[in-house]
Amino acid sequence: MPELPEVETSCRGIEPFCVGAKIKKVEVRQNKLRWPVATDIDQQFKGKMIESIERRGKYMLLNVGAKSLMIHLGMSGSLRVLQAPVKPGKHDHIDIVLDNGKSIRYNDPRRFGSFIVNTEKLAHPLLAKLGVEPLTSDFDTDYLYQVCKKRSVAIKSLIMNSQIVVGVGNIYAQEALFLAGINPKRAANKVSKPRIEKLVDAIKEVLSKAIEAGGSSLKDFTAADGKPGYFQHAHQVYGRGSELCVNCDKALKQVTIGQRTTTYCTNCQK
DNA sequence: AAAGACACCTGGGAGC
DNA sequence: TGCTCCCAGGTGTCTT
Repeated sequence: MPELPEVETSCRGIEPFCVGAKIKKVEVRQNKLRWPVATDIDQQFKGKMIESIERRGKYMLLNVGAKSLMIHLGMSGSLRVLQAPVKPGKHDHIDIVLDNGKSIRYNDPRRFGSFIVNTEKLAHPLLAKLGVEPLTSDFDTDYLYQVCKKRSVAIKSLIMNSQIVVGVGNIYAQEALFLAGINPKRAANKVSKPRIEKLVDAIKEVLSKAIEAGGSSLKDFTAADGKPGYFQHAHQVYGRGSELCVNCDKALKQVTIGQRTTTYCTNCQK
């Protein structure tokens, strides 16, 4: 499940192979993604050089002149680098064929991802409303505390709100709250400033550690078989609903917050 | 304005 | 074995 670390890892994984290369064609086998892929996407990008790759939230931007190819991996999407043509498998929906003989292949079983022709770069409507990047200095205690003061939603929902801070999905939200010792159901405006500081630190720590670990799997982007080996995090709470807390040995509790399964420790998280 | 519900889609596991 | 049911996940959009 791609969250910010996986998207960042994907950017770094494909970058050495495609920046500076020209796009020979964009081959679309399945255009029904989150939004239909533009029918003229090939014409729009054919013959253009990929100048750079950047990430904004969980969106990847392959910059090509005045526009960019904006990719979102949704919940099940992945990119890999093909060193030479390989017969597409079941959910290999799109290939970006490059003039250096390599291809970037997009696979997405659940088709919640997107391939969008973006002519506005960072001003694109899907990007314009996004909140701060969690790994920059813009995301600090004062920023988050000011936002939380005005909100009564569960703190977990708040940190997963991409209009406030991008890139924190269901997995890392749970891990960060566990690390910070905060009950995910607690109203945002009932979390003290010192504890917000802990949470900011925890989010940065959880995300950067995952990116660091993801770096070690970059070689997988060109593995002959399979997809990028996304960081298999040793999760402390996520997906451990029926297990015991790694800190205190008490049973973890599983609840639903904002229609998302959430696991936490009632003893360690207040 | 904020919060909550819902939609999109498929594979995998549970239960019958 | 094979069917049905339910769930996971991100996020834009609609409803309250």
